[in-house]
Amino acid sequence: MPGGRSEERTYSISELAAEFDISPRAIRYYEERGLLAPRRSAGNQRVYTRGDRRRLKLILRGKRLGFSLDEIAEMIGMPETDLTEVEQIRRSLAYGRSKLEEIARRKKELAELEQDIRATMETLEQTLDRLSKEGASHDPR
Amino acid sequence: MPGGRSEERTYSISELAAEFDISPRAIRYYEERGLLAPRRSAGNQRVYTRGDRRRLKLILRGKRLGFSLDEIAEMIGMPETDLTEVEQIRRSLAYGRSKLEEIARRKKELAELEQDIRATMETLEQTLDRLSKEGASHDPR
DNA sequence: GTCATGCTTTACGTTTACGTAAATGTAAAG
DNA sequence: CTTTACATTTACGTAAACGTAAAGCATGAC
Repeated sequence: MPGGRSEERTYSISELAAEFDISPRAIRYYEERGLLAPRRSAGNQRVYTRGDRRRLKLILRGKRLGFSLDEIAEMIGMPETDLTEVEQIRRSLAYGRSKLEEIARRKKELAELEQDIRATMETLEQTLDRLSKEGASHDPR
Repeated sequence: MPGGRSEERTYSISELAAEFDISPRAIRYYEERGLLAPRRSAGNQRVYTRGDRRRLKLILRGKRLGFSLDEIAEMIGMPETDLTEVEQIRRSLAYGRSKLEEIARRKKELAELEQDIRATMETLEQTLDRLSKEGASHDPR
């Protein structure tokens, strides 16, 4: 009977900080930059919903992939952007397409980097073999 | 004619800067950080060999992938590391293996990000469809 | 010579992404 | 009520990766 919304699970700032192994300061900073917009409790404390948590996850993934916070902001959209406006949606779609292209580029670069590393490792192993044969004794492996 | 060596092609700092679309300052900075060690000309100007150019390429690729210069330094090795020392080689191999693992992780994250973006785009497209069909008269929500 | 380029070093400035300290507020526990 | 454990805002500090300005060589063109 009371007001009727399903009780969504929420999180405190330190909870999220601990879970993702970052500082509360970092989380506040993401809010300062417009990437998060948690609600507030009666005592003015930040209350994070599961949606906020998902956004944070996306932010951190973007960071690990080397995107700047500005880029991430564009990627996941500012929380206050009015999603009912058609032009906004078109813009977002265009942006999504360009991001997919960038992802394709990165995939390629990752593959190349992997090849470089493998090649380097191979010559290193050959050098190692040569050294151990030339040397006094023979090591295992 | 001073005989003998095959004339290797060399590059000036501004040549490389233009080719890779970075500033000469950035290239000097990489040298400052120990990532490059070009020879000098009679007039004290930096002379880059094809090998130096390859290193620079690796540095920039690492940057695009979000690695810090310190990480890149470890990945490609400082230019003065003595490559004939067996222990060094073992260490490098171990590092290479760990980097391959990290690359695998990144591949996975890229794939997840791609999925997220595709999913988001799909819902956006659906919203767009719905809006254009409904016109402006029906119940939003 | 001297002028314009292009290089050099030195050194301070700037942006990003937080860290950290200070002063204060609040919620639960004893 | 006091303590304890978090939370808040404000504000200055910092490391990384350069940008940028200043001042001085080197070299080929005129």
